[in-house]
Parts: sequence; structure tokens; C-alpha cells
Amino acid sequence: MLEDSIAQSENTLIRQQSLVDQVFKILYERIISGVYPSGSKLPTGDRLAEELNVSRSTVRMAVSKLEDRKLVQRRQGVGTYVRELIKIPNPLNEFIELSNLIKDHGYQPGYSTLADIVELDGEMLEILQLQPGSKVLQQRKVFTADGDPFIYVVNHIPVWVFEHVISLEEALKPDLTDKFVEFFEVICKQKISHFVSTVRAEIYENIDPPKELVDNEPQTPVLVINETGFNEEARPIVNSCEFHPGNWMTFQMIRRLRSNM
Amino acid sequence: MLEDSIAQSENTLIRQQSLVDQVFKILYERIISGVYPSGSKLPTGDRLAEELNVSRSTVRMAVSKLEDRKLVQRRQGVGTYVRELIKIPNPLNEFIELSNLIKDHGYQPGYSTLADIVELDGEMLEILQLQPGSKVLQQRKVFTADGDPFIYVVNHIPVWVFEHVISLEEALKPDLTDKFVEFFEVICKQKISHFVSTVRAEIYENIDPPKELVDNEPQTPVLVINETGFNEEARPIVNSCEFHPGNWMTFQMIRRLRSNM
DNA sequence: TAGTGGTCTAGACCACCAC
DNA sequence: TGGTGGTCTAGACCACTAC
Repeated sequence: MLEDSIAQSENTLIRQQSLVDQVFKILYERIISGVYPSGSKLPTGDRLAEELNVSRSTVRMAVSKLEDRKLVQRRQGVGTYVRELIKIPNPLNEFIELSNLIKDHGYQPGYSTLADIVELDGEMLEILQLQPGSKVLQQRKVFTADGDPFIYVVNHIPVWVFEHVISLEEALKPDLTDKFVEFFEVICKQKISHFVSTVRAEIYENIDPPKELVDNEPQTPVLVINETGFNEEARPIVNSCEFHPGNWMTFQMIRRLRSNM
Repeated sequence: MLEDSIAQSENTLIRQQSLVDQVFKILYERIISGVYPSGSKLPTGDRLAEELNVSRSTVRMAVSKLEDRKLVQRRQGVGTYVRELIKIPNPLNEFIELSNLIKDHGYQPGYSTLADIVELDGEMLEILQLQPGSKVLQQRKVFTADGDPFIYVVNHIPVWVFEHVISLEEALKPDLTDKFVEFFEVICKQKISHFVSTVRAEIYENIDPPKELVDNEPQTPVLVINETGFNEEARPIVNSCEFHPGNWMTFQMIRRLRSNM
């Protein structure tokens, strides 16, 4: 059996990782660290199963995850080979904290926030599946990189999501959603299942940001990512609109063919 | 056993779908068609296994695929429930033939093509991993919807990909890549494994399309999707740059959290 | 023909939830 | 305590590739 990486001390809430995930992690590390260099052949399923003391099925599920992420390629009757690593520095199909994004690009992240409790109308009510008159926390954030304004974001979070643990006054704190995912998962106990996003291009003068916060040429192109986050019960718990002016950062992703999915 | 949807007549080359895929398809159809309405509980793993005469593991793998696509939600100890259908009309993380895209939006698709065999230099050589002097088929296509120019695309396909089956003259035919995926898979015997894409915003006057083909205001925002397609051996076989002016169509996608992947 | 990955099964056991 | 989903195993057999 794999060594249990998490000690089973008293009544810990930490959930033991599944064997599949542990095997995945081990193989992933070996590939990243060069134990299995790109182009090399992975040990066979049987050998890995023997080495790690798990069944071949378990190994196979872990290797499937590697294959999903294009880290290895399996060839029936031949073997499993490590691919050249695909570098996706900024994957559009994953949600990443903007602060981390900026940090990953080598800049010092910062931000300023304007927070309000508002009553919305129109489209946003529908998007968040709220009744008219419902209160919503509106955050307008400007992210800076090395002090320069960089990304503009508008978050809308229905009050019902957090009012059982946070007062309206506390909710106005600028650093409330500093760790975005953690805010929902740990504080609100609302795990984000996924985001549904739309992507479009705009020019700066057609969008609505506080002009005093980010000054750009009116003709600057802006990549707009509007995303709605849903909890496990498929109820919308946040809408977020990111404005990325001037292609300071490009987004990448792996597109698949429908037939491969 | 499931009825084999593909008759096993003589030496057919059609590959039998795996049981998992067949079960997936059956459950998918039942959800889409309303046999299992949204909100309803799926039969248990055991019951489905019995009904379809496969093992629970097989059912589980199929249901996992449904869960991946957010069609169902599993709750341990309770059951598996059909979600509200997420409508993603135009998923950015899937490659879709542009003609189909236009058709799906209710327009009559059309296109015009300018094809050349060229020798590239600079960045595109690197992207396609070619030696200087290598010949490349360059297609510049304008897609129309109900006759109106709509999307501009530039394809670059290295000659080595098709020269063993198609002469250079034939390659200049405007409808060569009409069915894009089929062209590579069936004719060139080069299965496309995936695309690596970058997405950015531009304004019309900053891009390089033949101005005589699509006329837009110079300030029109343009969504630019540049993607490189790789074969199973991770060798680039096509680069494609799509220009979508004016947000005539918006792209959607499901973004996930890294921790959920 | 040997070796490898691909598929599928039966069954054991656990974790969680509702009653 | 019973029902459900979650995990894991051992093993059978098939399909493909290389020799």
C-alpha cells in the first residue's frame, strides 16, 4: 500500500486522497521532475501496479488522467510514452485567482476595491436567479501589476450566499474575496462547482469601467470574460466580469474535438 | 448484453464502441429526451447494471462521463440526480467546424477561399516546426452567413501533411478543407489530437485581413483565436487563425477550478 | 508468439445519508 | 440499519504491435 501521506491523527477532517489520485500525483511528479523524461517509455501497467502495490486498474485510471492532460500518450500494444510538455501558462478553461495570475507573470500584484450593497435589476437578476429587490454585494476591483492598473473586475455576489456568516458591514471590507475560491468554500460553505463563461472582444470606450481607475486609450482592445459560478446544487452564487485591456496577457487553452471527448 | 448497434457484417472496419460509450450514449439520450427529466433521480448503479446487463463498474464509468459534462450530480448515500441542462451553444473549448457553427445559429453558411503554396518565415515556421524553405498551403477563407461576410480565417498546413495523397495543384481547390477534421483524419491519415489555442482581443484596423473581403469599421473589436493542431505524435499539422469581428457570436465555456480537475 | 494496453466483470469493503 | 455511491482488487479475455 502507498504510504499514507496524511497521518490519520485523531478526528481530522482532511479526507484521505484516493489511491488513484496518489498514484497520479507520483507519476505526475516523476514526469515533471524528469525521472521519466519526455519521449521515454513509462513502465508497463503491470510493473507500476507491482511497484506501487496497487492493482492495474488503479494505475490505469491514474494514467488516464495523465493522458487527459496530454502528459503521456498510450499506444496499444506498444507502451505509454511521455509527451513533450505542453506549456499552458494561462489556461482559459481554468479559473485562476487574478492575484496569482499576476504573480505568476512575475509582477507584484495589488488591487483597490469599491464595495457596495446594491439592488440589481434587469439581466443580472436573471443571471443570479434572484427576485427583484434582492440585495447583492457589488465589488469593483482594479488589479495592479507593479503598481500599474492592469485588470478591471466587477463581482456580484448575492447577499444570501454569505449573510449567515458575515454582516453587511463586514462584507464591504475590500479584502473579503481576496482568496476568491476559499471565500466561497471555507467561509460561505458553498463549494464552487464550475463557472459558465462567455468570452468576447470589446474596445475600451464601449465598456463601463470607472474611467478614473484605469486609463486607457479609448481604442484599446479589451478581452471580456464574463462568468457565473455555480454551487453543487447548480445555483448561481457569483457573477464576475473580467476586463483585460490591451492583451497584456494572452489566454491559452487546449481545444478538443467533440469526437474525442 | 447491449444490442450491438453496429452489425458485425463481414470484415467491417468500423470499430465496436466500448460498452462504456454505449451506456453513456443511452443515458445521455434518456436525459436529453426527457425520459429522465431534470431534477429526477437516476436509477441506482445496481439497477442500471442489471437493466443493461453490464457490470456496475461499466455503468459507473459512463455516469462519470455524464458528471464530467455536468449533466448529472452524484450524492454519496443518496443517489444520482439529473441537473438542469447547461446550454453551451458555442463552446470555446471544443473545436467546431465554422460552417456548422454558422448553420447552428440559423444562417446559411458559405465561404470564399484564396489558396496558395508559400514558403514561410519567422514565427510560423517555429510554430509548425518546419525547416526554412518548407512549403506550406496557405488558405485565406471568408465565411459568410446568409451571404454576409462573417468570419475571416487563415489556415497554414505544411505540405508534408498531404503531399503523399494530394498533388500541389489539387491542394489549391477551395473546398479542400471543407470538412476540416475529416480532411486530416480520413484523407491525410493524421488524426488531430488537440489544438493549443490562444485567445485575444484586437481592433479591426490592427489585424491583417484582406480589407477587400470583409469590410468593417476600423474600430470594430475582433476576437482572435489562434490555434495549432497536433497529431497523435504531437507534431503540429495545422495552424489556424480565426478572426471574429463585432461579436456576432459569443463564445461560451465551462471553466473549472484546478482543484476539481 | 510474446508483450502491452483496452475492456469488462464480480465482488469485497467503505463512507455517507436518511430513517 | 438499509440503501446508495465511492474505491479497489484480481483476474479474464481481447486487440494491437513488434519480432
